Amino acid sequence: MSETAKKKLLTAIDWQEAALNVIAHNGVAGVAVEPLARELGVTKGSFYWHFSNRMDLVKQALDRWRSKDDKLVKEKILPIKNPQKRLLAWFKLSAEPFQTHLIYSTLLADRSHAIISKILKEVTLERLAYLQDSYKEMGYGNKQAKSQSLLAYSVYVGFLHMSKTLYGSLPDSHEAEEYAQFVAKQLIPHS
Amino acid sequence: MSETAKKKLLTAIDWQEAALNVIAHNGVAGVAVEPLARELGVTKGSFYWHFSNRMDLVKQALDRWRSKDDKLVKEKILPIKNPQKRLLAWFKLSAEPFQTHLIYSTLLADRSHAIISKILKEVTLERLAYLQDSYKEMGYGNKQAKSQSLLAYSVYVGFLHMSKTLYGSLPDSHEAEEYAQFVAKQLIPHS
DNA sequence: AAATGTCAATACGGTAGCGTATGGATAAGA
DNA sequence: TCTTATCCATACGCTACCGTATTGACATTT
Repeated sequence: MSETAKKKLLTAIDWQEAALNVIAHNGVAGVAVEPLARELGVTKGSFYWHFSNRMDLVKQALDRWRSKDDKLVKEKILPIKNPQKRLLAWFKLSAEPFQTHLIYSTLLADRSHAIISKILKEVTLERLAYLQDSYKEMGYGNKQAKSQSLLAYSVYVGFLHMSKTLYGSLPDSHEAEEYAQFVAKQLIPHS
Repeated sequence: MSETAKKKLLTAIDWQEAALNVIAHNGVAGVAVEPLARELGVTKGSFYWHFSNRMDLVKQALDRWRSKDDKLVKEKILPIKNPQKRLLAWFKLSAEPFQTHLIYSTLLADRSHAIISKILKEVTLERLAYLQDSYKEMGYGNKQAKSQSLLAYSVYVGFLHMSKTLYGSLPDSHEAEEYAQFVAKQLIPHS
């Protein structure tokens, strides 16, 4: 039980990461400063040194989530030249049990604050944009690519919720792979 | 501002309906007895006469939601003999701006209580079942029909969240109709 | 060594909501 | 008319959390 002498001081990032974990599993409403402080082994005194108030932390945490998510896509998806392969890679990544997906699916129904809605909408539009680009590279017209990417993205969102609803958690990598293949067959025209 | 002499006493159903409205727009966490009482023009005294506690109301409200939803499907969808037409009707109904959809999509991310998860899972499995039946009637094998219905249902769930995220509300009937047609073209093989 | 800056503990006041206890009002039975 | 059942108001104690104010411990700088 002993904490083996954690002398280390906390940074804003430590708080943000802790908040993201709570958001992923309990939603934004679950982010409460006193419980969070307890969890981190400090008191509110620390919190209000790093942040001006609760919503300030939430905002910073979501900004952090967003940039980490952007980075993931930028490294794993966008470099793929072939649009079919790129979309397939995206579907596979979408089905992986990553924290970022948990957070996203939580935010989707937690529209309690304008800041949350704003970030959520922006992230969603960004994602739709690069999906649409892939479809356009495959020869789709503008409008068609838009509808198609919206459909693909809806499948992603639906998948997130369905797995949590039916199994209580995101499926493991193997199932994810299989499902991605199945979905891809329907939503990616094979050149 | 006067309430024009509302002598009418409240029933449990009045509370349940009020709770469902809150759930649809603010989630289960938004169901608070004192604010709800204020809204209904009474005090907590009334509430604790009708219900034993807050979760009791939530449970009863969700039971009510479920049976109303069942009734809707039983009347509007299941009587349709042709499986293709039945699926199309389901997609159209799914895109209509009904309260039941709002509630469902809210519940999907509000898994704070075991009771909620349980109801949600049961409703989801029921819905998947009659989708699967339709696909089977169209000649799909068991496993194929299962995957296909899961995909269709994911699109439904994704659609709910996307419309709230991008437009802030569910689209109107006309847009719904168009979207249903588009989706159906991809997800219902035309005999 | 003294001063300053950094991070956290403590103590406080305030709000919102839950649940209980008890009494009041009204209408229906006996 | 007297009683009882139904439905609601009022008042209370309790908990969880927010945010502020103040002080303290420690490290770094001067």
